[in-house]
Amino acid sequence: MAEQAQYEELARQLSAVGAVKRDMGRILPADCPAGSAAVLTLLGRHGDMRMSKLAELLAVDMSVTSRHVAHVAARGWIERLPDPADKRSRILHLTPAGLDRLDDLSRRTTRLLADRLSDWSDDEVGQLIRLMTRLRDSFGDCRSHPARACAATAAPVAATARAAAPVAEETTRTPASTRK
Amino acid sequence: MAEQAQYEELARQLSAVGAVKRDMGRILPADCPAGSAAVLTLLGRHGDMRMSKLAELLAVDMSVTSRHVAHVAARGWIERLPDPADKRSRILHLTPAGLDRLDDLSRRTTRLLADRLSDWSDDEVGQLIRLMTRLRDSFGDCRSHPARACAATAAPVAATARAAAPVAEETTRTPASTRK
DNA sequence: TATTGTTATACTCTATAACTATA
DNA sequence: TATAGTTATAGAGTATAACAATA
Repeated sequence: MAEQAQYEELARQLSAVGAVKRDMGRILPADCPAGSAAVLTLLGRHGDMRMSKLAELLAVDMSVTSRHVAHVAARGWIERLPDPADKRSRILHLTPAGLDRLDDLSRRTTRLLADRLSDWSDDEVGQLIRLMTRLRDSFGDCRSHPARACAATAAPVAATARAAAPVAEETTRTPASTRK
Repeated sequence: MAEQAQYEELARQLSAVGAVKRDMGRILPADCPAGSAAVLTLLGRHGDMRMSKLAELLAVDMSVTSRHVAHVAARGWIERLPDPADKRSRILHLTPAGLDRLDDLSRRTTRLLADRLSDWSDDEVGQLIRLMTRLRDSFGDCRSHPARACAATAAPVAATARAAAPVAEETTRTPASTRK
């Protein structure tokens, strides 16, 4: 149990962290705003999924998800395949072009963070990740522990590639095309 | 120096923390959106200041600050006094009504956080605050150390009232009503 | 009747640029 | 000429509600 002054300060920090997010947004390609980048990142990290699942991971309304998805699909970065099990549903799948885009995004953010956080220790970054993940959990955010696999410690996407390998609905999906 | 996987995970957490911010935004009064709340909070914490200073603390363009300020001024929560030293400038000052509003906001956020973070220790909250503050610092955010006084440990607004008392351009401020 | 997505509409936040009034 | 603020305009993100297709 923390005290009121701390809660107020935390609220302030949450409000102010927007500046950092905007700073990161500035390094994105013109045709790939933050919303699109988030879609690609999550698909790369968790593998194919339906709209509803993605909306859950993004933590936004499905109508919003639909827009972001339409944007990336229009650019050929993902495909919306029919779901054999439910004709109302669509399976989102990262295309090779999307994978390339994702690698590019990954390089950009890594470069920026490596620069800004050059004097942070590996442990400090890990701490921040852990606490932010917990914060989202505390806010009843089921998106922070997707397949209960990348809660913070598990390998997020490993490196600059193999993204596509799905955390899997626990199994499915052939990790065949492990690489691009 | 952290590794790439960590940077990618941090980027994801930053992107996802928006859900928490939106959750907090939902408890705000209809006529006091997040932008307005931030203006009141900063004025309460740092005392009277000019537009440019507030823009710096908010970490947004002055044009944006101008809009937020116009909104709160229109509701009588702050006054825009003339600056005797520079006729182009305006001194922003919290009114009694603004102070009331601020207290209300403070109670709302505290209540929400106390609920969501009920199982967090005082130390953990402090850690998160400290790391987020440092993160902003690392992003060349001069707003995280305003009067170099509330970097995280210093009392933010003390309690539910006396908000207006400026952190003082280094001294002022009567720690009289230290608690509520 | 309930659910999956999509689309229309509206609101907040932000940035850029042009403009006014001082310095 | 430079600076403090304001306003107009545009773009991104999000939510609610209405609607279509399918369960």
